[in-house]
Amino acid sequence: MGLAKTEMFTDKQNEIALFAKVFGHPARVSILQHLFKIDSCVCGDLVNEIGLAQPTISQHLKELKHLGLIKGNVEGTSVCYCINKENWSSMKAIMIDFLDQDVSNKECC
Amino acid sequence: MGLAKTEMFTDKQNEIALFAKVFGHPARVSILQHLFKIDSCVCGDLVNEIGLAQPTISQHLKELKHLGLIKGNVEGTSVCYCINKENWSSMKAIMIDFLDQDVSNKECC
DNA sequence: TTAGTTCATTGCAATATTACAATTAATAAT
DNA sequence: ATTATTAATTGTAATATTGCAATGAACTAA
Repeated sequence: MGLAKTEMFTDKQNEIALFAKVFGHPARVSILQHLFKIDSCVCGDLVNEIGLAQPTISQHLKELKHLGLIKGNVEGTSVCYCINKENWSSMKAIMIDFLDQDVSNKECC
Repeated sequence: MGLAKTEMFTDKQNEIALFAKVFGHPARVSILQHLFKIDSCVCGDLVNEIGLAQPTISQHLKELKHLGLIKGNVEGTSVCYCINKENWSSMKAIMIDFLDQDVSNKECC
């Protein structure tokens, strides 16, 4: 089917899955790391930086933007991308809350 | 193509993406949360708990096990699942390292 | 042995994702 | 106006993912 049955899960579970899914491709991981690394914004050199074709990068950027993790502003002919820090922080809180569950219980197996 | 070009990314980037991908489905998020919630191990009641068909749950468990995040031991006719705490901790460190990047730089847009 | 229980595997259909060539849209430079 | 530059969009092919019915494998109980 290829279609996740989201209606049987909580909003929180679906939200975690949505964030995780966007990190589930190394190109998007790489894009985000690059946006964090550079001090200023990146203006379209992500294509050279990463090595995928321009439409492919554009598509990945679109997904990141759709989830609110990055912003993109037109700057002449190029577009300036950067991390949306506010949204990144709230995403981080949600993901860390999920990852940081108590591991102190006994293992059974 | 549906095939990620992993060879152009670092091992770390691919590793982050692999972990993230497994969290990219609410059923797997739900399974993991359930395994954390109960004190003892779960012995196969995940199908009732979650509401997907048995083969579907089995498939999700297989993916979690393949990545090393859970263990599954046969116990008579049933199978006992629990979090692999050692692996969970190292995965957590990798993911938090990715999520916790410095957000103090100026936004550009 | 036979029947029941539990879970993995197989096979398949439906949908999603990834990648890119070709094109378009928008602006900038001459 | 024409040309160049940059990035989004469209269309398409290849592969991946999700879900489940049917089946199989392994153990238990009678």
